[in-house]
Amino acid sequence: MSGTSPDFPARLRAAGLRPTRQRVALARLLFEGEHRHVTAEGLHAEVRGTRLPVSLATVYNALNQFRDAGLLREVVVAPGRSYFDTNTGHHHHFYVEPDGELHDFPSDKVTIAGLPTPPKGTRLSRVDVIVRVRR
Amino acid sequence: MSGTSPDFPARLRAAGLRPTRQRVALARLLFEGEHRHVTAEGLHAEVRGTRLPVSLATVYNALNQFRDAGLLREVVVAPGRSYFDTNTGHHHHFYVEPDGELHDFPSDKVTIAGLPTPPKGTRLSRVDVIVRVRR
DNA sequence: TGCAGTTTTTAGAACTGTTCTAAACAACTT
DNA sequence: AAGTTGTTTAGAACAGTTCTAAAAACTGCA
Repeated sequence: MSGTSPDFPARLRAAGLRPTRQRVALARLLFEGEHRHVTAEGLHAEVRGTRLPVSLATVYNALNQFRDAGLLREVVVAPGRSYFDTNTGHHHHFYVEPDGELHDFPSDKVTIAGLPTPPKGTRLSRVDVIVRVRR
Repeated sequence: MSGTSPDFPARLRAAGLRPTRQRVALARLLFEGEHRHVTAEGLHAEVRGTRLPVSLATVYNALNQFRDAGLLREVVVAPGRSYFDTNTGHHHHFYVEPDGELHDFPSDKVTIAGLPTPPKGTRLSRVDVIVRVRR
């Protein structure tokens, strides 16, 4: 029911990426269950629990490639911390300020009206809404 | 017409900060003219054009203190880059993606409807809207 | 299957942006 | 002016990310 086939090698190939052991292992962690928000460090720590060792550099490479391929979306919420979101559909974020937790919320019900037109010579790429909350 | 008196020592004192030479020099650069978006590096480069030398550490300290005192607002648009905005009123941002330019736009006309309620045990702190555009 | 050609992985160095440290210095108080 | 406290400074330290060059692994083709 999670929407896409679990054939990770095929999905990677479809995205133009060679299905290497490391990339498949990371894809499995990222895309097998529910949507997730991960940092490079976090994902690296997680993949350590796997038989296959994956270096931190490879985690960074894979996250950037997955993002470029449209498999992930990068969310910048705080200086010096990049989150990668497995949910690439239209949605926005709650950010819980002290501890850095990030939660999705669907953009279905949210409407933003009255946005001015982009500056001359530019076209819209994306609108990010981050709702910051405190405990 | 810029809204506030140019007596920077007094403004700093009012914010609970000692009006040191360095802080006054930085405040002058930040608050004397139009609203601005600066990075620490950028402001440091700028203050070098002044008689008074100010170290990079002091620029960082001052920006953080000004932010904590409510004189500046920090805007996170891209990983590894913090902008400080002299406009602390309600407004949102255009971010021009390739080159990192940041522009304000007023929130007067913008309405965001249908935001879900914050997660249990949290209360709203701020809503950031970043409109990303490309050339 | 084996081989060649290309891409990927890796450990570690390098780099960027930011914060820390401890000593010198400047601002306020009296 | 002396004392107290807060601030500045250069440089080291740190965190997160990217780079480098060599080893390993994927792919296509014989």
